[in-house]
Formats: sequence, C-alpha cells, structure tokens
Amino acid sequence: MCTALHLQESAGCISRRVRAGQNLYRQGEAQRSVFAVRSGSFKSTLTLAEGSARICAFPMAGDVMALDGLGSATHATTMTALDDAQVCAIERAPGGPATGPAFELSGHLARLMSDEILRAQRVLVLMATSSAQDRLGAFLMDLSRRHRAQGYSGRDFTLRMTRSDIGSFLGMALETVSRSLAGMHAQGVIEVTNRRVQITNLESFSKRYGTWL
Amino acid sequence: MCTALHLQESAGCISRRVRAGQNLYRQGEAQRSVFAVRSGSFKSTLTLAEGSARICAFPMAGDVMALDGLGSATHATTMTALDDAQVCAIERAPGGPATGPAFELSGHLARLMSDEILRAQRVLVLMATSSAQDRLGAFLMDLSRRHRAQGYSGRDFTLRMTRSDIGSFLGMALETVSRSLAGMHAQGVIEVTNRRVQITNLESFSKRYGTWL
DNA sequence: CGATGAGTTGAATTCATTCAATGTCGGTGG
DNA sequence: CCACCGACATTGAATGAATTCAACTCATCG
Repeated sequence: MCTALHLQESAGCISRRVRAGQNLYRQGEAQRSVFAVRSGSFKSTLTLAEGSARICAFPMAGDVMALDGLGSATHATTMTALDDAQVCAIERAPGGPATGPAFELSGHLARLMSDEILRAQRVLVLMATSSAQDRLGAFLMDLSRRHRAQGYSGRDFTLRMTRSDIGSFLGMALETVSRSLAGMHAQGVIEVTNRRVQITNLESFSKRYGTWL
Repeated sequence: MCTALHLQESAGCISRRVRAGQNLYRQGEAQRSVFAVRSGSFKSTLTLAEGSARICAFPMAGDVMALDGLGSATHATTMTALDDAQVCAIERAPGGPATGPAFELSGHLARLMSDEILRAQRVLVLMATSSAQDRLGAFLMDLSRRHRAQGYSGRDFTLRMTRSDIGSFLGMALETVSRSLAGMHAQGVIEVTNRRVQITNLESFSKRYGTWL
C-alpha cells in the first residue's frame, strides 16, 4: 500500500486543524496544495453544473485529498470535515502545476493518483452491477478494511457520516440505507446501534459482501 | 484542453496497429507503457474479483489509455479495439514507476491523470442521481462533444459500440438503452438508424441533456 | 443466402423511491 | 434537572422506473 505517509515525510508540510462541519476547501477555489489526513475524517462533494451533487469519497487518516484538482489547479470538490480533524498541507510549487521537491510525481504521487482512478472505477462497477444492499455491504467492508489498516478493530466501528451521506455516496435514498442495514441485521451478520456497526459474523459477512472492492 | 498530442510530441513513441476486436492489453498484465489513441476507438473493461464487469471508458482519438495502471505497473483494465485502430505506445522507464523524459509527470501527465479522476467522479454523480434516459442523453452529449473536438460534425455520428456496451457503461440493461433511444426519438430530438445517431434538434437536446458532463 | 449476433418491442415482475408517520438522540435554555 | 427542539433515523404503504423474460425483426458477414 501507498499512504500519505511518504508525502508527509518527504517535504515541507504545514499542519492545520479543521473543525467538524467546516470546509477545508470548496469546489472552484484555486488550489495551493494537496492534503494528507492525519486524524479525523472528511467527505468530498462534487456538484455538477446542473445542480445535482454526490459525495465522492470519505477520506480518513492516511488518505490524500485534492488529487483531482492537481491538473487544473482548481479544487474539483468541496471537502468537509465530519470530525474535528488534523491535516497536513503539501504546497504546490508556485510555477508549474506540480513541480518542486514536495511534488515528486515520479514516485508516490503517481501511484496515489492512479490508485484514485482505480478506486473510482471500482465504485462504478459496483454502482452498475449490484443491488443496494450489496453496495452497502461493500461499503461497510471497505470501511472495515480501512479501519483495520489504521490499527483498529475492523469489526466494530463508528460511522462518521449520516445515512443521507452514505446514500449519496452509494446512489440510493437514505431510507434504502436504513432498510439495507436492517436487512443485513436480519441476515445475522451485523449489529447496528445508531452509528455504531458491529460485524457479528465476519466469515458470513465477507462471504456475502467481501468480494467487491 | 490537454490531449495526448503533448505526449506524442514529447518523447519516443512507438506506433502500433490494433485490429477490431483485439485486445491492446489485458487486466493483470505487466504494464510497459501508456498509450495514446491516434485513430479508431476502444473500450476498457474492469472485472472485479467477484466476477462482475463494467465498461469504464470509450477512448478515441486524442485520449490516453492505461493511466490507471501507472502506479501499480499492472494493467487495471482490459482494452479492446472497437475499430481497426492505431495507437502510440509511450514506454515506461525500466526502473521507477514513471520516470524518464517520456514520463515527465510534472506537467501534462499530472493533468491527464487528475482529469481522469474527475471524469470518473462526474460519471459517478450521473449514475447516482439521474434516470436512465438522462444518463444516455449525457452520454450522447459527451460523444458529440468529443467528435466535435476532433473536427467532425457533432450532430451526426456513428456509435462504435453495441447497445450492450453502452448499457454496461451506463449501468442499465441493453433493452433500456433501446427504449431510452426510442424515448428521445419520441421527444423529437434525435434520429436513430442502427448505429447512426443524428441530433435533429440540438437546442432542445442540449437543453434537456447538456448540463451533465 | 443462410446463419448468427445485434436490436427492438411487449408484458410481467422486482427493486428501489417517494411520501408520510413515528421514533430516537443530543444539545440548549428555562 | 428536565422539557423541548431540531436533526437524524426507522418503518410502512403506494408508486414508479427499470429489469427480466420472451418473441420477433433486422443487419452483417462468412
């Protein structure tokens, strides 16, 4: 895996706090840096000219944000903190779009960007081929995996986003998120208490939902 | 706009022909280069571990392919020619993932990659928020725009892919593609004869479907 | 020309949405 | 301290969009 750590280590990096609910940056703003998440979690929202919007990602510790704006030097999405968070700003070189030692694209950043492309494409497969409940299962599986990667349990975690956010991300109504959670509970694989999710039967759960992302 | 031209000009570039139906590369293969399309058109298919697949893009003249494999040095999708096509292979440096003069990521390639991320995210918004017919309309609009960018008509073009391909790309059954085309014809905005599409009422068409991508 | 893959169209079904009502959690102020 | 409020969440019932299954037609290419 390739995380934000390499970027943090490699270059001048300005630490910054963001309060829950605040925007780290807004769609359309000039972009001066990319950000690595140190702690907390975010949601990135993309709004089309037409007015419809969707949540594109839920970055958390170890993820890099704002890669989609590197080329155009403009933020493509709005990044909102779900928690009180701490980020690390990696500044752009003033001249070119991505030069300077902090932007040594040849190595890690190229991987980060192609991973980002791949991630989006995988979600697209998911959206195009599977049912609402399967999509939600894959989403929880992904969250579980990322929590584990951070050293946490992986079968007992707290959702930082609302049902509505999840629905926006997965392309379903918030009511369908609720019903799908209830459905998975009826299958005996998870336990849900408000925003706390416990995977009670990991074998069965990953058998059903684990093959996606 | 940033096209493949810059890459073709900048570096050693090996020309290559691909016949209709043949694969330029397959998912999982080691990646030795990225490709710029000179002529013809392609489809890229991503298959998940689970077995479900989706068409992720329809690259045509001016587009760059295989950016999603740059980081991992492995092709993330299978790229199939829809036409007899001509491509231009831009070789990877043997050592790092993307070094050497041909891979000057600092400039154009960074833009190409972030554009690719953005494109995938826009499609995701589309998939999550709009009806089958609106998605198809946006797709045709996108094709029209790309044809125009190549100096062609933009309101009279030929689809290179099957209804099934379109359905896979847009996340709908091939029958729904048919019905949506019929629906748009009933609205009086397009004329469809097999794979030829004519936009008969461009103002009305772009009013309905033009605000998406 | 026949054969085969591609495309259209109809009818029944299913999955998800929408609308609506109700329930729960956290904070804020009386 | 508790009541109240608003945001978040659950659940039910009706509706609707898209899929599935099926029959049939139309191109295209040996």
